[in-house]
Amino acid sequence: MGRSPCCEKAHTNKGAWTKEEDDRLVAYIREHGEGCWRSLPKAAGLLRCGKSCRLRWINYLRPDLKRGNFSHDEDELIVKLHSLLGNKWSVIARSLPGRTDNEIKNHWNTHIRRKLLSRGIDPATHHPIQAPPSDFAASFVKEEVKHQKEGVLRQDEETSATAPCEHYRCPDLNLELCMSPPPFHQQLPVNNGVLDYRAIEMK
DNA sequence: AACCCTAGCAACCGCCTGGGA
DNA sequence: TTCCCAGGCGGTTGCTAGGGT
Repeated sequence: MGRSPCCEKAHTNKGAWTKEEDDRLVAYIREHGEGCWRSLPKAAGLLRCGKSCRLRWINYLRPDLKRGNFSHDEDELIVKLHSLLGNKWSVIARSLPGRTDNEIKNHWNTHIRRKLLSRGIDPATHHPIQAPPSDFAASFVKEEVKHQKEGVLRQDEETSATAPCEHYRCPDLNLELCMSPPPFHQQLPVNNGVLDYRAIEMK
């Protein structure tokens, strides 16, 4: 027997919120404040799960939210904090006023993660990728070809595209399997075996 | 013009944690 | 000490818009 659901699912709406639902939720919270999410839907006349209300408010309706693109500084800060904290999105979000954990998580997964991969950095460990599996290598090459097609390679990437990171070597495990380092787009600044993000330009 | 693919984002799900009884 | 409940969190899914073929 599993955990009982947080609310009576049979009588709750799911999916995208309507304007009317948003208005109801905002009006209720303005009048009564946040808290007691479980009882809020009923009190506000919403056919929604309390969790759903909380999420909608926190991620979308809160008046102090900063919508729009992430700035260069925000990107940098996210990468730095992620290297220290890992996937602690809520903790990272506290350092970015107006941004939510969900927003940061999405931004990481769709933008930053890919950006790091294209630079030959493992987004999970923040270390240079030493021996990418073949499928990764294939996707990397694909990405590279795409960039070249689009002609979007930045000058700094172009000038350093062929320069591998000299601080890292393939582990001495099996020469048969050992692959050459990935074609880093830029010289990776490393300090005590950890990437120095202050020296990496995020765009 | 129609179809397919991909990226981006909102929302959901299930687990974890802390506090109160 | 144990159990229950509500809130919080991270991972994942599903929808939609836009671009490419």
